[in-house]
Amino acid sequence: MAKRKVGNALAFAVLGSLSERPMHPYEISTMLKARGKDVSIKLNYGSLYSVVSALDKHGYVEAVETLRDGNRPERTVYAITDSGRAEFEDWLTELIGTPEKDFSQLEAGLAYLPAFAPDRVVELLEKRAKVLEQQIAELVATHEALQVQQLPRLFWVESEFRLELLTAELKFARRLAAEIQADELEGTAFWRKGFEIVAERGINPGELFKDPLKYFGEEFAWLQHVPPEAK
Amino acid sequence: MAKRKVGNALAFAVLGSLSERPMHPYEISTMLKARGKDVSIKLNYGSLYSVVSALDKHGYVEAVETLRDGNRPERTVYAITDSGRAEFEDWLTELIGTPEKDFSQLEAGLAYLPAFAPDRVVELLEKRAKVLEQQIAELVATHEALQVQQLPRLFWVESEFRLELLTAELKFARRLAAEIQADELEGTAFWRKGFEIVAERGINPGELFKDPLKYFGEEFAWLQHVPPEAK
DNA sequence: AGGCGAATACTCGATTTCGAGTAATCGGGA
DNA sequence: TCCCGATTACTCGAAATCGAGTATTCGCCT
Repeated sequence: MAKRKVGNALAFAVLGSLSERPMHPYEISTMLKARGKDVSIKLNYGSLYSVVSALDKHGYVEAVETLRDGNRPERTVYAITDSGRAEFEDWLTELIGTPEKDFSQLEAGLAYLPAFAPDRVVELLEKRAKVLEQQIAELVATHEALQVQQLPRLFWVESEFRLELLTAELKFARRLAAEIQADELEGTAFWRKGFEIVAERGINPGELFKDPLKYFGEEFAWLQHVPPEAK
Repeated sequence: MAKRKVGNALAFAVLGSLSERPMHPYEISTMLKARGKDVSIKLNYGSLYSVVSALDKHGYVEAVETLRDGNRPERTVYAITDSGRAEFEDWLTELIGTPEKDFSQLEAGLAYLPAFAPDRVVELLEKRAKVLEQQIAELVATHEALQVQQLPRLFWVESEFRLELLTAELKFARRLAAEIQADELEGTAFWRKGFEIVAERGINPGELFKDPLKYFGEEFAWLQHVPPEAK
């Protein structure tokens, strides 16, 4: 997949908006907000204008007129070109048909879980779970309101997907917290012990790994087999 | 939550690595790769060096020595400072305890689903599902290999989380494809009809919304109630 | 009538991000 | 031994990103 000339997701939304009808950038931003697309695609004024001019430079859109109302700033209206339409279709094909790795904040945090004591982690996970629960409730309420308004689900599938992700995250946070608390997550006993030793002896956590036998004894035999580059 | 001075997730990983022991940037990058953390946190050389120097500028890390081996480039070894340790803990607390919205590629694509004909979307979703299935199988295999190596699950929870997300995405893609195919997703009948009309009459899709009654008749009464700013 | 907060429409430049490029050394095979 | 590809370690400048700031006008309330 050759890299896109203009890669920002907002550029995709701009092409999508302009494929309906010509608009000026600010109008695009209002429409995205009115339709709630700004929840799915990060909208930022700075990026919006630079992205539009990048699309212009590459011939995906073109300025069709510049209006002036009294002393107000000019509004430059852009229209999508044929090559812009092609780019949009290619991009949408890719977005739907080809999974691309997204980096999530939680994943980054989980990668350093052992840096905190188990009980601290359990607390934090439970806090997260509570907030998630609330966010999920709000999303569900929004969906019900849309149902009442008779707007067909087709127009908010992206929000249903968000809901699935949030639900999966909640389930994971809950399960992980429970497993740590019950010492069911393999390695937790060792983790707990390590933090106790550090607290008792007042040593630096790094010390533990320099002479594991001394601190942990034979109980955690697997430590010997762990390749040195894996923590 | 006041904005972080250095916000890149890679900076978080740098602080996490240096809280184990002093290292030079390239060594950090190798360790992150060896431990597979680069799958959870995007690693890029350009960013690595600029992020380290930003951390240095703000006093979170400091250069402790500069080694030179023959003619090879200098290696500047950095150590974490007390304020860096505090920043790392605060950051980890936030990453685990507070859900932050991540933007996913698929969500952006779903927001423009009606731009393609229903059958095209079903095809793409099924293609995605196949790729996802494969990725999931690979992840599961990796986890089994880690089990065999006796590395406790504690050290790869982030990968288990990834697996949950991928699984949720697969389930969603499959269900959505099925619902569209069976006309169970509300709005699909209208969507299908719209694409047929466009194909038959050779008109621009935007036309449909200018005079819906003319094209769709009374069958899709809800169209009248939809606020004009919502597509 | 006129005051003021919200909405309109965009600009600007300081950071950040990126990844290809460079240049040296190591190590294993012919 | 000497060649070559992999590894080590980092640099550089172009491009993207951001969000606070500006200036005007609308419209509602008193």
